[in-house]
Amino acid sequence: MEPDILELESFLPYRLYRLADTVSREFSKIYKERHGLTRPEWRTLSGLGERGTMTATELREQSAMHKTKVSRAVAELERRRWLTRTPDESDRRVEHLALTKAGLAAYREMVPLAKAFESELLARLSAEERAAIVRGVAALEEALGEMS
Amino acid sequence: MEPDILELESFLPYRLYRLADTVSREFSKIYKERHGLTRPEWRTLSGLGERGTMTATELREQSAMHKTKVSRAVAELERRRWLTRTPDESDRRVEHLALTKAGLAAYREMVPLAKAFESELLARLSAEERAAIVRGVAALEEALGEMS
DNA sequence: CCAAACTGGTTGCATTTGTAACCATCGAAA
DNA sequence: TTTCGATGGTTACAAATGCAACCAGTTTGG
Repeated sequence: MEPDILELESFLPYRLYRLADTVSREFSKIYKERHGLTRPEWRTLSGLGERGTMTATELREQSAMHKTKVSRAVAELERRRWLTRTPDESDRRVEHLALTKAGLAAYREMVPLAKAFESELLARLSAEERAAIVRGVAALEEALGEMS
Repeated sequence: MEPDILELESFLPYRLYRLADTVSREFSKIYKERHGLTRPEWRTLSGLGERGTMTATELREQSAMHKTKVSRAVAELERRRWLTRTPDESDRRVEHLALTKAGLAAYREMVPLAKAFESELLARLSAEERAAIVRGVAALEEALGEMS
């Protein structure tokens, strides 16, 4: 355990990123092949699919994506006619986003695939391991919230 | 728990990526501000710093980075004169990479900062939570290895 | 009422990334 | 040997991303 060496294999930011990137990349094949969506587009679709209607700012906060990613994802989904914008009554800077029939259909088609992917992954873990990852992730998220 | 809705807040690929991205982005400020390194460059630096000498393929396997990322990171570190390439004796396609004095100095300077960052984060977790995240990540990595 | 500071969202431009095609070398099989 | 498929690594080009500057609308304080 030399003090001036960093053991990458036990360095959490490294392990965490490599894992998340691999998982996300694997999962992205599903929506990429299926509909040619990028990750920001998929996130926007699934955010709206779940919550019904959101503003771009809400999407950004929920997903931790940069505002330009959201802006571009929304623009692309709109171009496909998968979502519509409705101006807010009281604040004309704000737009309420919602999926169209077509967007909702795409979302509904993706949901079972997403669930199946997660299930397949989690099926390889023991109940304790599943509990561990969930707990660990939640704890780290909270820790990050406290930082800075 | 509607069957045709995906709850993003409990969807592991989503949670995991958001977390890892936030952590990584926070940590990247350190090497970006300090030396203007990109993530692939930092990973290459720290891989070589830890192991002494590696080939591009070994770097790629260890970090799960795309080979072009490795190639470009190596080229940039070479341009800075932070690493040198030595052709393999028996296979002339292969190059053994190693840090120069200057590269090693930069690495040594970064190590304590990396450790401090991780410590600060982990300090906000309980011992059980720390154990949980480590165990969960390891289990998922293994599960991924089995998949596909 | 007005200016200044702020917020929601978009855009231009530079950097980073992914993909595929590529070059050189190697190993195996004919 | 010669040939052909794999492998280590690079590069050209396209797509995705980040940053900063921006526009429009809103709030706040004087």
